[in-house]
Amino acid sequence: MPRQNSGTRASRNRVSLIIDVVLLTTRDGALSVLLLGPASSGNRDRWSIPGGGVRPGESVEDTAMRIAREALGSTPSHLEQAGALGGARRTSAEAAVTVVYAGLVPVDSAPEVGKSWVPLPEVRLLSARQRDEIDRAIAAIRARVDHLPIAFRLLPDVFTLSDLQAVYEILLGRPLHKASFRRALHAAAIVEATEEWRSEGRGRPAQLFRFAPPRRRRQRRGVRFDIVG
Amino acid sequence: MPRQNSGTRASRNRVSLIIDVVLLTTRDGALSVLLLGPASSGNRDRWSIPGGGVRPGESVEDTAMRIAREALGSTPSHLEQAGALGGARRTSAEAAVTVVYAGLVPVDSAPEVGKSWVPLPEVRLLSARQRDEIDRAIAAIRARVDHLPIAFRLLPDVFTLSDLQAVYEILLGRPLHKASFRRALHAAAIVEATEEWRSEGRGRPAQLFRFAPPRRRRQRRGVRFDIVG
DNA sequence: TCAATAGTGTCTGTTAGACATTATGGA
DNA sequence: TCCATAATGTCTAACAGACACTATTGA
Repeated sequence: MPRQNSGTRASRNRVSLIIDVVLLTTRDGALSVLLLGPASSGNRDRWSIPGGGVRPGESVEDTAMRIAREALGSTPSHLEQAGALGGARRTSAEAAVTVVYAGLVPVDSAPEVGKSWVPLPEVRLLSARQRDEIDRAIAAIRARVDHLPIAFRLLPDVFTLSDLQAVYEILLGRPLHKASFRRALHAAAIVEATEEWRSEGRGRPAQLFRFAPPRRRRQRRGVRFDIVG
Repeated sequence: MPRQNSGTRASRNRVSLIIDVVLLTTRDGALSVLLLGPASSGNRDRWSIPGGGVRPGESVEDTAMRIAREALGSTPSHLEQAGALGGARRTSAEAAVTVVYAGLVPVDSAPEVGKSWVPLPEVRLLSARQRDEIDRAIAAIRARVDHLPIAFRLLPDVFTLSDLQAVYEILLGRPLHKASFRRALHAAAIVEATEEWRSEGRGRPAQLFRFAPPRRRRQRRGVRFDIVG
């Protein structure tokens, strides 16, 4: 793909590139990020987002998947690219670019030693760059909640409708109306009931459901003018 | 940002990076892409997407904006990142990564010599990689139609409501109902009428409107379950 | 006068949100 | 028995889509 449009070969061909993977799960009613402790990462004393370089013969996608698996000890239930950050603002002659991926993991996964699920409010302790990466990852995930079975990737195989609604509320960042939520679910026919019920704490037991790939996608109606400015 | 998590420094630090900018406009009822002719690009004999490398001290965003301006001779009305492509699938020891940006330009802009607005159906003539980049750019734009004033960036300062509807129809890829469209526009209060009218061809003259930043963002209603599977 | 386009009013079916009510278990 | 949660039915307001109609120009 030889291109000579602008910049010299020297100025464009060699940059440092890191792939960072923001792994997310839901814990205690909030999104949490998997961070590596000072021992696991090569970092001096801070917790950091799992990341690394592209190995020879590896695509960017491959790299992200490898990093996710190394950090989790298992395969994430969802992985997608969230964008590229940076370039050289500093005086260095070499650009530093990070490609950010967002990954999802079902709730029950316990973190290994030297790793920890950190609730979102606490990420204020991270560097501005790391917070930018997390923001990008969450924005990428939220942008797809309507069209991909994102919420189901954060739940075990069977779940209650209240569980599902809680995940949607976390992802959308706003409360949902219970009756409306269930009606829309029923209309879309994307879950199927099992014969099992689960009793947790006080109230009436909840029926367990399973994700069922939809028969036909509903024709999208209307136009939304949520224009921000 | 020293990280040593995985991969050797040699394998991760040096890759070739190109920033490609997919510039889009609406022409004849379809999206068109700005391509550089063989003379403008360093390419042998094919038309290509404007692109280049990051210069020292430049951020990725800066680079994209510079490339867009060089290709257009003016500033695009909108520019956003669409994602990173590639990595090394080939046997080469060095990864080749392209960061794709999507840019928008109002309709009236005429292309300079050696450049040309190519309607989307004709991009089949391009390489698979280039088509991937264009697909990514369009997907990024379409994903934001509801929330950013994307359509207005493809129109001049004043426009008729039929013009606006045509742009939305191109961006959404489906016909819209005229009365519904106008009702929704009125409810969202994102356009303001001018005192001017424009007569084109046969029918009744159309009133001209101007984009008016919305007072308050409407609370988004409901949940959509457009889940694909 | 006709054809073509702009703009509006009304009706209807769908849906989101509010509210209320029943169901069913644990404390 | 009381309380908490699940699940469901009903009402209403908002809204999308269909249709019809008026308005206004050029051919």
